[in-house]
Amino acid sequence: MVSIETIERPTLHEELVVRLRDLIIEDRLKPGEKIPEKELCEAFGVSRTPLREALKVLASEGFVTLQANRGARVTEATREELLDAFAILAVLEQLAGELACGMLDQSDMRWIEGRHEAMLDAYANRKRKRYFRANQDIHQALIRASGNALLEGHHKLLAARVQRARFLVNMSEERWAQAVEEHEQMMVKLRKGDSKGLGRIMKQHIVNKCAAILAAFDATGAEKV
Amino acid sequence: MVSIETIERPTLHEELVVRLRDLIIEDRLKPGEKIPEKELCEAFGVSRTPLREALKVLASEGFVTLQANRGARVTEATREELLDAFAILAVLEQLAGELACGMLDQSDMRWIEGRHEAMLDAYANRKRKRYFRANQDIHQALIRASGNALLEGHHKLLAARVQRARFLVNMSEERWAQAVEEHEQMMVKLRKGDSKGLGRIMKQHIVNKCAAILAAFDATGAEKV
DNA sequence: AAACGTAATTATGAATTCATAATTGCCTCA
DNA sequence: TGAGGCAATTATGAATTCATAATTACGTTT
Repeated sequence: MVSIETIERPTLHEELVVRLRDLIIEDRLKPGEKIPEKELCEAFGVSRTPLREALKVLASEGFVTLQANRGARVTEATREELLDAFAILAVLEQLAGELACGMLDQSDMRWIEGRHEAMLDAYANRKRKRYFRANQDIHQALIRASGNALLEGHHKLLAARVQRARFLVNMSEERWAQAVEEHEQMMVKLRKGDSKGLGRIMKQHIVNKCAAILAAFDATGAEKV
Repeated sequence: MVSIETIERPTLHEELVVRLRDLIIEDRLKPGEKIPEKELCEAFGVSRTPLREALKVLASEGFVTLQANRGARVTEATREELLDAFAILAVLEQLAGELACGMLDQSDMRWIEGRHEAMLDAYANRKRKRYFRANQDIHQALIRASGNALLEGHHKLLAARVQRARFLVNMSEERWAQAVEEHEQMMVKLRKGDSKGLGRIMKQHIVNKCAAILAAFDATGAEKV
């Protein structure tokens, strides 16, 4: 018997969950903004039932906030919550790094090296978008390589919550250089198979990223994110 | 203006989420078991709409698994997933320990000391239930004291997922003694304000707990949890 | 008798309807 | 003129209905 993956047939509410989540992450639905069921139903061309199911899920994920009889709003992330999320992300990435180190085969390593090269190239040519994409690929690959599906899930949720903030601020030149250097260090540890070392750097990488983002926000003086 | 907490008026679906989750955690709904909407609706005396909303939320939390047009089943936790959950819990508790250490005031400390005493007393008198309760109080207090609401949320979810397994196996005499000793160590670090030390022990505490539970399961030879 | 195909039944996804809480707007009265 | 209260409107929570996918039961055929 060959191994076959189950046939995927997303239901409306599943589709709506990802569509709405993306709208929030991409900041097209703003924090604090009311989410009018009626309008969204018309926009998506669905009835209220699947939309409401999706909102319940998003609420449990923390992206929207429900008030009984008063509808849903996009959750307003405070500076505090952003900090909290990063603190957790730091230890999750550390754990992922430690676990991933031993799990990568040659082909995985080649792929990551390739993405790392692409990242360096994007940095050299000041291609922020391409840099961002390659960067994300690498982190995602390492998280996945941990072999811990729950870790992947929780990381994904938290990463999505801080994603909006990262959208809103542009990396400073200094931070960009620092981030690239950290990635170089990661590759060194990865090649050596130094799991603890990789974990340490990945954690520090997140801590620094957090600091950079918060500094950028402090510069704007905004309380909400 | 006095600080007032918002008026809580849980909706049906919220109530159903906790009720159903409890049924699963307490192993009254068995892993793999079909969840017939109709029956549950009658049992709870509600219509299908709020029940289905609750199922969507539970699915996003991982407690049930949905298949389009084929309904919901209680998620079957594999040994693998249990291990994964514990790995994450370990680093979350470590983080919580590190953060909590500096956050506790005298009144908090007195309360924890009290619960610790109660735990020791329950141990001395072989009162498993009371021991379990006091134990849980302490961990919960430390998690909450971390001041990281997201950490509390993610921890709660993961803890709930392994709770069922902990229900099913009884601590061995050796493990019980070891756990008590670990808690003593925790208190020592806590009193000293040694945040790193507390984190280390809390992490190890979870790692050991995981090992004990897995050993117990291996003894039964069960693959599913 | 077993396997396949088809009809009947059941259960689920989604739309619609209904009841009620919340909000808005208007009116009264100080 | 403004504050308070009441009615009208709107929006939401929940029940019901409808359409269809999945399952079951049965009959046919080899």
